[in-house]
Amino acid sequence: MTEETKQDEGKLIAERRGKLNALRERGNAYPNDFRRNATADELQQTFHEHDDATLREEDVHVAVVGRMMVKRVMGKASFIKLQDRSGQIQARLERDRLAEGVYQDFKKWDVGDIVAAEGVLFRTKTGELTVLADRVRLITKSLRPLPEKFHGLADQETRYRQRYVDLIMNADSAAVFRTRSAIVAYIRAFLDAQDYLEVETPMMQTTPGGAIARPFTTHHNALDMLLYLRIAPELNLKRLIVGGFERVYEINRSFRNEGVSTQHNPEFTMLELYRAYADYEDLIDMVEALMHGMSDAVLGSTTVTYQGEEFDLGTAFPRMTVEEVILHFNPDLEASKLRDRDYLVGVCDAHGIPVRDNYGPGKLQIEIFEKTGEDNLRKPTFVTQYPTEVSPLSRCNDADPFVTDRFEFFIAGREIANGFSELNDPEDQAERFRAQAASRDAGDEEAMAFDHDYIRALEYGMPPTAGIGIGIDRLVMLFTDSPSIRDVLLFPHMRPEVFD
RNA sequence: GGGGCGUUAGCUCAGAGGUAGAGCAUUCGGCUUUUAACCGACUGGUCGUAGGUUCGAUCCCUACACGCCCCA
Repeated sequence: MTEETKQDEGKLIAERRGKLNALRERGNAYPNDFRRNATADELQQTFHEHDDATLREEDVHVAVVGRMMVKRVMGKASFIKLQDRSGQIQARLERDRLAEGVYQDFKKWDVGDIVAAEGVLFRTKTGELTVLADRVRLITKSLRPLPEKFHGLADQETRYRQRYVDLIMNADSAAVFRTRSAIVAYIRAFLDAQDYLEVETPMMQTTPGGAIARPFTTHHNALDMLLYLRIAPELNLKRLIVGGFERVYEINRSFRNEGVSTQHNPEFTMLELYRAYADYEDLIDMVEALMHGMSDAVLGSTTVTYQGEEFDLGTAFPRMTVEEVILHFNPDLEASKLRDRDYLVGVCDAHGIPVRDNYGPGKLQIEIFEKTGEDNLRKPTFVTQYPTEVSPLSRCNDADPFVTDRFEFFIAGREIANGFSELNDPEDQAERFRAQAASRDAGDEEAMAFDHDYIRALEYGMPPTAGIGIGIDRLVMLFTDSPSIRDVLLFPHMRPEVFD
């Protein structure tokens, strides 16, 4: 650190740096030899029923450590609160119980420092479990002051950019990420119990596929080649179905080079799973079971409240086809003309939806569905029978090849999952890829590229399979009542901060 | 990409065309059961950046940066 930046440093940091320098002169300022014998919450749980007399009788010696979040000095005695991963525990420091000079040192310590305390448990006259310390040590000096204790850290930008401060100050925020972890753990247990194999497939690909989206590109220096960050793991996972694993899943990041919003982050987490000898209705059943079990396990209830709306995840969810949704929210439309391109173009014009020449009736249906239906699908709903035109990897419906055996799952107007019976006819798949390539040539940057190896894999024979992708971030938003995807990402994408 | 709102002390926030305030934190003093501890004293700011208007701008105008929300 240069003299200049030292001078530029705020007074508060400079004061603490002075204290750190004094510590350095007295020995190792960053020790790593303290070991606790309990966390705050373990103590709160274990001694929940003990009154002060019982605690003193049992003479419970404890060693705790954590960030000092509260410091109340009252002359020759003080109370502090130490925060660890489990919660907080109070300690009482008395000058005359501590070794000579320690209490004077302690008075120089700051809120935010990492502090260790050893002593016996008692309960204060207001009933708070407290460590009466006979030893106390400064474990790590904090050079930067924490936000104000009462209001905490409120500034959105700082909460996202300096998530570590947010996690220190806002228990609610930390709880969101514990819930996130619980959700992912529940999914793994749920799938492992059904003999699914968890796998990892490449994030850097030479041909991006498996979804309709624009990819990020990168460059491999040694091989001097263009690579894409995957937009979905789908095609690789289905290669593994060809390989015989029969039940596979991956929970990991995909990347889409699109806008950033409360619903979209450039990198996001999906569960994708594939199951041989199953169809999309088996997956609909699985989603119901998963949502039911997950809400029970994570929330302890089958009702979830999201942004003031209450949803019951304990029952079977209604199913509607895409065309039924369109007619439901546009009752003036004529059901018999829903596949008539000219008619649909007129509907799009009426809603201000831009139409391109290469849009067929299926694409037009989806545009109308997204514009008029999606937001209104509040209660958990399965929407089925997506047009073949917009479902290049899905198996056509046997009775009505205009649509596929596909569904999406909506809650609160948001797509949570997308699943279908997989297209395993290599010749049909090649034809669909050619159609995608054509619209790509026509200027649609989101259209899929022709993946020759994927066709080759299908030519070896992929068993009839159903697959699904579930957006983990959106699921976590739902279960934690978070309005923005940034609230459920530890480090959401931000424009770079300017350091001057 | 378009629109709206925001950016003031470490944090949470007031404020007004005449060079800036509170609470908490910091610093100093007091206090051996506190709970946003309390009591007393003090300290702390190129008011996001750059231009413009004005006798004078942190306030009005313009552009830019960053953030939040809505729309595409």
